[in-house]
Amino acid sequence: MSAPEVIPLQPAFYNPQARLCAECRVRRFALFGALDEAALEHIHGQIAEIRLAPGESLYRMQQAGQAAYTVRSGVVRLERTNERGERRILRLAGRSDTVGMEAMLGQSYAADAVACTEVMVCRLPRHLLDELTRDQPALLRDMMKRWQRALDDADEWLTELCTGPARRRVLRLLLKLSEFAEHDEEPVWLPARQEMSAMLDMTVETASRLISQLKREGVLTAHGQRSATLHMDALLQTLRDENLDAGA
Amino acid sequence: MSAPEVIPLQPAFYNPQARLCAECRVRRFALFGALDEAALEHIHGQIAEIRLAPGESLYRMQQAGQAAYTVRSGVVRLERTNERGERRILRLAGRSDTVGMEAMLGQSYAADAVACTEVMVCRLPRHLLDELTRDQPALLRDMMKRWQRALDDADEWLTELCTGPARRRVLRLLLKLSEFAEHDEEPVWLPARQEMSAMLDMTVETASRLISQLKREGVLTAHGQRSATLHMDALLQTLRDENLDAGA
DNA sequence: CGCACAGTTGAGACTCATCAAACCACGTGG
DNA sequence: CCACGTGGTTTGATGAGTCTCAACTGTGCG
Repeated sequence: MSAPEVIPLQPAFYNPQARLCAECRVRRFALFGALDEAALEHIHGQIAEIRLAPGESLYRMQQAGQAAYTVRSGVVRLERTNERGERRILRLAGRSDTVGMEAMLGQSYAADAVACTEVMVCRLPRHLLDELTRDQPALLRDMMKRWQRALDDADEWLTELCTGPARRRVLRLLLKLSEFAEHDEEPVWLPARQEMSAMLDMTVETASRLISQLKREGVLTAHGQRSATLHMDALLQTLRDENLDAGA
Repeated sequence: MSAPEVIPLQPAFYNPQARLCAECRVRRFALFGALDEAALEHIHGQIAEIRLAPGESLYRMQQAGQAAYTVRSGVVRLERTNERGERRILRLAGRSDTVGMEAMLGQSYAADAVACTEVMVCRLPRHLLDELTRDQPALLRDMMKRWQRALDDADEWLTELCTGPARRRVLRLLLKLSEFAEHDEEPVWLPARQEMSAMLDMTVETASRLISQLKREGVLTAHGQRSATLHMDALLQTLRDENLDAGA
């Protein structure tokens, strides 16, 4: 539950980090795609890699943010606690998503960021943006694309997971979870029922009932508590049926 | 319902436009806050002011966008139509909000933008961003702040209007509508029941019932079909009661 | 005046929340 | 190793909230 805002960088990491940044570029993970070798050399020293266990928080709402974070692996949830103490999960961030960009603008964080699974992130310090503004204006376009991506994700979250009956919302959540799988046909992270309820605005009981029902229907198979295999053909077919039902 | 993507600028508007941009700056409407007089002179010629009647659309989803738009007055809704033909309103934009920024990045629009009331917008052409990148990198920070604002709005919309029972969602919508009023204590724009249902994910009947009920309770008074006076003290008190009920 | 369409209201069906109890997974200590 | 406690999950019974279908009313416009 600690917030490792500043992590002492192991000397041994300096070299691997340069390699990681280069890999990011190769894989079009985007932010530094336009950087040349020299600029990359200059920047990679400022970027730290951080590991979080499930439940650990990356930052908290209203903290004066010092960095944004790009997710390298795992799933991070962005959530808010309203005046009545209820949590609401705003959206999830997976590999190559960036969270906490508001820190780059000198603003405090707009939500809590908490690891759902084991997570690796790269820390992008606030002053990086200032340097980029000065030296590499072209990079700012990549930054802006990240903001736009976050906005697209938010809009999609709202239209997919905040609309329609509970069963359809659960099905769409499963579909979204499949996007976070490392490889196709691999087990996906299965959120706790309480997390589901905070994502889909329903009670834990309803989430539990629907997941159990979908297990019986053969849409998913659980392996342990926090992992499941999705049977994508069944899932997609069920989702289609669901959409037709309401249309008829 | 037309999309006035390119509007022939009346010669008589060139001078007033310069004045308008200057006013924007004075009122901290932000985007060009950092511009000096000369840069302002250079830019204002590229900015056109557009007027829309209620129901007219500013742009449509998937169009190859050529411009972003800053709302000068009135209310614009961002909405999507899903695969089943149902509309979902993502959020509202009012004075000083900017919509369609994805066009600045060469992307197509991510949603439809439709005027809810009579609307005045300023058109910011796509090439403006390129010029700013080249000549005034400091301005890009203002652009990024606009993206962040849109993201904050999206997050707030989700937590306020997509959570809890129907009555609370309607109350919070009324509260949000009060933010779009030109002056305090002025009549606000009252959405059609169908618009409310698309904003709050409920049926028109439920929206109608709740609005009628709130009229009887003295929370609002309608003037004609599309306008109402909100009695803020009653509204805020009702909202407080609502929050306590569920907590007890 | 009368048509078309938005808004309102009612009755019944269905979904989902609430409350309660049982079940299960996991870690702790005997 | 098992007993046990804790907290998450599942399931059931019941009621509140919301949707559906339908009728009626109000508003604006030709």
